[in-house]
Amino acid sequence: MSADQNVAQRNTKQRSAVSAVLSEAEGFYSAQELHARLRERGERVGLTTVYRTLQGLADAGEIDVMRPPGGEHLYRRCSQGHHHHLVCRECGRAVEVEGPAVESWAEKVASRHGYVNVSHTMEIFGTCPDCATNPSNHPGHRP
Amino acid sequence: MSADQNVAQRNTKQRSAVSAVLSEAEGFYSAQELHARLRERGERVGLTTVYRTLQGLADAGEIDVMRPPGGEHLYRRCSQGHHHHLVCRECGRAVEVEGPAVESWAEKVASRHGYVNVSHTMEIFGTCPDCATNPSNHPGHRP
DNA sequence: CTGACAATGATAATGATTGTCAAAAACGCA
DNA sequence: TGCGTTTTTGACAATCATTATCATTGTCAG
Ligand SMILES: [Zn+2]
Ligand SMILES: [Zn+2]
Ligand SMILES: [Zn+2]
Ligand SMILES: [Zn+2]
Repeated sequence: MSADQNVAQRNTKQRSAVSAVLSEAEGFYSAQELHARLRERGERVGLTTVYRTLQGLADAGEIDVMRPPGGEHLYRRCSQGHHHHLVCRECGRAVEVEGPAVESWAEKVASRHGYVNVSHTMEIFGTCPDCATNPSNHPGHRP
Repeated sequence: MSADQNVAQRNTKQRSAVSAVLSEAEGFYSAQELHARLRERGERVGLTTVYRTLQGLADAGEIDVMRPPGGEHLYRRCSQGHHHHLVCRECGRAVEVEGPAVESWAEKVASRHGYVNVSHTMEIFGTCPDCATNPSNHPGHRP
């Protein structure tokens, strides 16, 4: 039995602020972007705390983390359960997608080769309709 | 027309050495691991050059790059063409796999949401038969 | 053989993330 | 409401993979 329930979890305005700014975001954002957004809004939260809070939320499975090639980690509040993402590489807007066929395919491929304890990662990238229409003109989003 | 063919490409022993050590590897290895292996072998190649060569090979599509969570980039010589990997998270041994169903599924999902210029990433992780049998005892591989 | 220019590599710089630790904030309890 | 304990915060330093510098060396076409 894991002794996770008896450790105190305290409510702080910093954690609420990070959680709130995450809930409003429609796409994936980096710790630094979220920190900047908090400062603009007048919330006073240290960058270290932003990193810590995001890591905690990620460990708790409340947010998803993505590591785009050559960039910082990006975070987003998602629905629970296993899913993947269709992400706009211009503005970061993301759609959650499910693919039962993919899941079973991965399992089958792995077991065919004798691999056990299988997991997988999958992300789809593209240009969203908005960014395809008016390129590189999305305030508040990643250029 | 791309002006890539008129830039001189010179043959050096360093590049040959990196290319050779990559050809012998059965799994994914980091730049630092490859550099260490070269030194053991007596080849004198600077770490900077290892990085540069790997990047060049990756740009040329001759090797694949993988970015495991929280670790360094891993490189491996693979077959040409689009494929994915079934990787042992103990020893790094990798099997190339193809999944036409996955490819078409990704395309379909993306176009359904109006996304264009679509690409994707996918990796399957697991424990290979060898590592499942005798755990954490693979000389020459990642522990 | 030679000269122009690509390649090398020791070193410094970068930049995101994590570690540190004194000070501040929460909260159970009196 | 006040207190003491324990967690949390955050400015700052440390880490560490990767990249940029740039003087020196190696290639190779002519
Ligand atoms: Zn977009
Ligand atoms: Zn999946
Ligand atoms: Zn293995
Ligand atoms: Zn694919």
